[in-house]
Amino acid sequence: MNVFIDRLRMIADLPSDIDRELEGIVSSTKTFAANQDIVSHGDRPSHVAVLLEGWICRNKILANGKRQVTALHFAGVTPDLQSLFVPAMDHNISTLTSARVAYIPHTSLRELMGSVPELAHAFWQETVLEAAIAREWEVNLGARPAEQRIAHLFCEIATRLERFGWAERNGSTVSFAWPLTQSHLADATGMSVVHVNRSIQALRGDGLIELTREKATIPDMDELGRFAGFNADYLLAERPRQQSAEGRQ
Amino acid sequence: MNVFIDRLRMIADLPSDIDRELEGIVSSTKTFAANQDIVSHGDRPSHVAVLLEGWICRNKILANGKRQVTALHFAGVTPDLQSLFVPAMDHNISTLTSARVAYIPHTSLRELMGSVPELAHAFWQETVLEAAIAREWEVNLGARPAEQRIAHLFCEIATRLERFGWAERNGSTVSFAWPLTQSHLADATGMSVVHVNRSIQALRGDGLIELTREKATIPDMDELGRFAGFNADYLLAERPRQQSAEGRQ
DNA sequence: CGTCATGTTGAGCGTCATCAACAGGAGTGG
DNA sequence: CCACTCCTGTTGATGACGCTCAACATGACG
Repeated sequence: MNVFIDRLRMIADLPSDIDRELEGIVSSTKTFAANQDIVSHGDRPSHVAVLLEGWICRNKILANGKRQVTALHFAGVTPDLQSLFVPAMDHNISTLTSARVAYIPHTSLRELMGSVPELAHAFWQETVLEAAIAREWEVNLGARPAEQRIAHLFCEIATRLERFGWAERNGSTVSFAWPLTQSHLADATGMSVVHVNRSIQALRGDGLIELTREKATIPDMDELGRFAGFNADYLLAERPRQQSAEGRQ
Repeated sequence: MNVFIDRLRMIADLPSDIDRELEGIVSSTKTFAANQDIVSHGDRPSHVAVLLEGWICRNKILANGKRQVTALHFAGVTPDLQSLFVPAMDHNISTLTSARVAYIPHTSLRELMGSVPELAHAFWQETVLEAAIAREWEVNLGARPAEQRIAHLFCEIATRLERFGWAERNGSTVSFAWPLTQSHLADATGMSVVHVNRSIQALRGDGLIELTREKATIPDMDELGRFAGFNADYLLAERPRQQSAEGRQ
């Protein structure tokens, strides 16, 4: 559960005994293979899932067979937290890699949030951040041409991974484990697999990214960011806030 | 302020004296013309804006001059509520029509939320709903062809307006005031103005929508919904929750 | 009456989707 | 160990969807 708690602590100040409380209310743990649904459209979860390990995505599937990935998530998130408020899921949450998930009963979590307002606060802020990322994805999908769209996604992933120590940096070079297929990328960027393939080759040709089946390298983050029109502003909420006097009390 | 408070009450149960409390902490009111920024990218608001009247949008502007609208909002919302957590705005909030806005100091609102947890809860849920809408917009932008994209947007707007009594319904016909230009639609759907124009003409030709400069009519919501692949699931959070025994206590 | 914003139409072209085929690696079972 | 299949990546050919540029129509407004 450490990934989870550490992540919450990056967002808000939590009382020191919250660790034990949270670990105490975990009811079970489950392992998933890649490309499986953790929660499906229409489900009415009675527990909140906590992602302990792996990459997952939110996605919707259309009548025409197309699948749109609307968000990527890494270890530490509670992807179906909204089920606390909205009984039925309006989208699928699926694994991209194999993944490990812990479950917390709604009742226990509600109770804990009631007695620890900072916890509710942290979750709310988490929701705010995710909304900000979704907005940027809208921009990506609606306003950027193919190559920049993919480049932008790489910038976002690299930045988010690095923030949690899951990417290696050497100067302006960043590299990280890469578990996604081009088909995943196609679903996330609203492009066809073929076009994703050609766009990646173009980016490779320009020396902007290096990509193998298991590793991604961005030789120069600044250059890729410039090309993609990447501005990390929208990820700022993920940084530990500088606490203003007003904000603290 | 009634639109605002009524809207919050649709989302969560609030104590009866909250009306006076909220009205008491409004510090000022301002009127905007159409197509002006209420808050701009980079701003650090000290007040939360409450939209009392008019249509507004969230949007980002890219280096290539393109503008992507990422959300539409109607009267009753607090569009820059996130400034409570994230000091700097990561996008613009702009009027689409003329609009009237009230301002509440961050300090007062924080204080009130501290003493009335239901209020914080309502705002959090509002954030959850907005995130759900953003996801559906991602799907729209990434996975639907032009005509269905526009049709879907009309379905969403009609549904949201009707929920607050701002649309007229006769059987399966819905109509409502229409203040947007085709250029606004282009920014919201990621299409060129010309293509928006032609798509609308196609929808008109199929009898799916009727559109004049000031009024929109959907002759048959079900038919348009079927054409667009519209499923109102994702707007469910906006409905008054049915309170489960568990949820209440 | 001129100006401006908005809507409309035509022509040409580019981006990207679709369809199809094939190559390589990983895993499976005989 | 080899044959087989499946998944992923790659490439080519073709055409559709949607963009750009340009011109013009219309109504609102001063």
